[in-house]
Amino acid sequence: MVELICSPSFTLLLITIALKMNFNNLSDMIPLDLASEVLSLLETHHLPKKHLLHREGRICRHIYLIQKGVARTFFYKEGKDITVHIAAEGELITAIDSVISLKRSRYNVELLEDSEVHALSYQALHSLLEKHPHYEKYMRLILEQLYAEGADRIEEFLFYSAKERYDNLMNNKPGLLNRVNLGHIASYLGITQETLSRIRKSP
Amino acid sequence: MVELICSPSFTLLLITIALKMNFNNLSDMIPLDLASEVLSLLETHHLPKKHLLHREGRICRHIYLIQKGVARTFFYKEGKDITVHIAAEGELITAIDSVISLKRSRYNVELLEDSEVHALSYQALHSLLEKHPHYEKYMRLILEQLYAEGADRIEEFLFYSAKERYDNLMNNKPGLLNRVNLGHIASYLGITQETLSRIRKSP
DNA sequence: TACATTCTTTGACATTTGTCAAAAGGCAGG
DNA sequence: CCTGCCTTTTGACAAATGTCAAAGAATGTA
Repeated sequence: MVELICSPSFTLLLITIALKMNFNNLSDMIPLDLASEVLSLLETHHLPKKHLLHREGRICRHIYLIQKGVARTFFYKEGKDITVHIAAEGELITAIDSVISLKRSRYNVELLEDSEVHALSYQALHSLLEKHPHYEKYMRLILEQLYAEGADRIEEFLFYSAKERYDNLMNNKPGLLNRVNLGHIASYLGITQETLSRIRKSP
Repeated sequence: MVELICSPSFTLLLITIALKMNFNNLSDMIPLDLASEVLSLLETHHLPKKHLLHREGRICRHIYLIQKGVARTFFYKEGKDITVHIAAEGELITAIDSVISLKRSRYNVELLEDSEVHALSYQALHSLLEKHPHYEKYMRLILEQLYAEGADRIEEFLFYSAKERYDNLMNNKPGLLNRVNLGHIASYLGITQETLSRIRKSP
């Protein structure tokens, strides 16, 4: 039993990585020593709603794992804020335009509820990989999975109407509706709040 | 001088990888032995316009590097074909929904000109990485870059109008216009051919 | 060159989505 | 419980994009 030998965070990390990879059998995929090493790098924080995990204009040096709560990545376009990513329990969030390239970010990362998050320094992760190159394989597997997910989201915009995109989101992440403002969900879907409101009414 | 010690394909591969990573100094980034090993895995083919590098319903087991020519990934939605990716010289193309997961693909990969392509077996690449785990790092760097590119394309749909997306494409890949049917470009931008035609007229 | 085929543009109109303004609803703090 | 703030819905209208049909342009082939 994984639970018996792991702290809650450790278990969560294992599960998170496993989910990202769509595998059922954890122990087959992720070696315990990797999970353990990564765990030792995490810093856990309890933070209030509206706290910014990352602020635009700065270089983002962390990846955040949501233990409890919800967060979104957004930025401003002509005064309006646009949500590009939403993450809940067990998911990862960061300023993707900065953490890899180390350029200044256009994004903000904001908590939408009082939350508990684990911060993973990207630099520390790199050092870990430097020290144990055999872990690189798992990073690659996770990135392959993330890349495929990104491709799916692009597909959504190419073939699905706003209503279909909303329906898909509801099927894939029910529950999100009750926790995230419809305005944020609308911009995440690439539409206005008014249009989303009307879509929700229609049969 | 890289050219002096490399075959054209070898040079191309180096440059391709380097471009994907947005780095200027090739030798700093990609070790020659890796490039050389990958080169040994490539199978070069000369193929005619309209040839399908990959057909939907099958499992895709290769990544293709375009040496000369243009290719697109597309699939059918309600009878119409929709282009999801376009690659020209020095770029990579594959059925991304299949090559990682080994599921049956919804995509076709089609040549738009008589082309010369290098096929890289994903299995062979995995074996290579298995044998030389220290290469994993470079795979990860490439994937990180690809992931960030995907995030940029999602952003395009979130904040830019059809006209702005067209203008961006023209700025980033001029030349594509003369080689790819406007119908394919339209679906790649997520609009109809008629709308693209009108956008091109407008000031 | 002439023909057939494919690609691109145009027109008329329908549908979807956006914009602006205001009203209605929900929730937290006093 | 009231008040004020934030969220969500609604209405009227504008703008963007899609659909269908047809004409025009370009291209390849006999």
